[in-house]
Amino acid sequence: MIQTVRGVHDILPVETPLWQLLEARALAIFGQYGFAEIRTPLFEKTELFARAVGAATDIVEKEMYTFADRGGDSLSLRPEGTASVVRTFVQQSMHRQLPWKVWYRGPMFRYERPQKGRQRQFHQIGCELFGPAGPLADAELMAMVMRYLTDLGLQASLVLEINSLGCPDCRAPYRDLLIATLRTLVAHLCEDCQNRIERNPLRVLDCKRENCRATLANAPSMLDHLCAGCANHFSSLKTHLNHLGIPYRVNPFMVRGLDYYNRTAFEVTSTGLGAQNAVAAGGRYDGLVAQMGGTSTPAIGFAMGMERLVLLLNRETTLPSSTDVFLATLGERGENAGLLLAEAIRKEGLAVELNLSGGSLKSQMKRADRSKARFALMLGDTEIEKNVVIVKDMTLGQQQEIRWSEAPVFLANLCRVGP
RNA sequence: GCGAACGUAGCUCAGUCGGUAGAGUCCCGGAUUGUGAUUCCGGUUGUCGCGGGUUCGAGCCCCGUCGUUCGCCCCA
Repeated sequence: MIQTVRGVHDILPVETPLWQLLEARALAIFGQYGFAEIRTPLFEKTELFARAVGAATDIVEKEMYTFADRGGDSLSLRPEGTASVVRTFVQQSMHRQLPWKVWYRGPMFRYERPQKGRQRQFHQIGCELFGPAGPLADAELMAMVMRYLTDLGLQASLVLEINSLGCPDCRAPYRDLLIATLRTLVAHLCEDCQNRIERNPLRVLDCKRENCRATLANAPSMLDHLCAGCANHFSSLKTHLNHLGIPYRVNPFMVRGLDYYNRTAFEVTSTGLGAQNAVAAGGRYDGLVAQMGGTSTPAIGFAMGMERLVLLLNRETTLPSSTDVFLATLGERGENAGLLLAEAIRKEGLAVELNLSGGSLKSQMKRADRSKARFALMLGDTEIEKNVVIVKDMTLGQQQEIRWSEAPVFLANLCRVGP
């Protein structure tokens, strides 16, 4: 038996309605904020991700699906969505039509060890906003994320965390200060953190080990070393969030893994997802467009993990039946008439499941029951002689004969009124 | 890349001290005519993940391998 490859899963028909719901809500809500959908290729030149995401990141160093095509170019399946959108922005000279607001959905690929909420092919919904440099954009974007998640009924288990990563001007001196501090504490840090001190000192702040956290309790915070511009930006953002009534928590230890972020970083986490607890994450990347060869344009964006949303939603969400009417037939005449009657009812907008597999009336009624249809129709020789069909209300258990010609409208009216 | 647990029917799982594999569920059929869910009766279902080893004999013990899950790392 050939199976799916490790970390890659089918999304089966019982799950797809939930996925469709997530995407439909994104379309509706992001649309309210002026975002339009963009669809970029699933693979790009490897160099794009190396430059945009950062050549020294784990994603680029060891997690990309990279291959040479027949012409010899090095290509990679996209590990995240922002790089491609920025490429499009530069390629299409979108800096002439600011602001540019887009959202995307689709599969991403990373070669990681699978665990709960983490697959090798996973799906993200993300938004990118190009142009505005001020904290107003940051606040509106977060309002949009929270509106989306609240609309799905998830707000109870979620926390919005924000931080400022500073800008190149203030981050470099802070980084030096942090390294100096860490060197004095090196004996109290775990092995991983000791290695991080020179490579990625900010990451040390994000260590989850108790010992490291305690050791770092008094380490210098980026927030205390922001330049005036960054400090104002961050404090305005908090003011906006307060005005909006959006609860948040400042987390000075939150660090972004991707190189391109500056200033605002944010994350929405959930209890109830185990170790992979980030549901949405994003931040500002004012320097990336210029770095990728475009006209310098500030930007901010975020991405959400759909598998993780599905995990959270699955617990409480129950989906309505997709079938209004099940049509049971007996005999060849019944089948032939049923084929036509089903079409006539569908023309009234109802979902009809026509029995296609024969069987006794009893077994067909079982199928009707399983389909969760509100009405079961029965059509055999007796009914055909009289030009009627039996309509049975499956919840009440009552049935009546209805003329063929009147059945579609009759059923449509009942279903429109609701159960 | 590292660590741990687990792989038995479509699904959820039991299987004692090593002695030829079980339950529930699902599915199918029946309980007098052409009527679903409850009830009752009957029925099907397995390379015990795979490959080796130990043994008279392995679902059970040992080694390897693949897969899943959880954690580390990292991230959505």
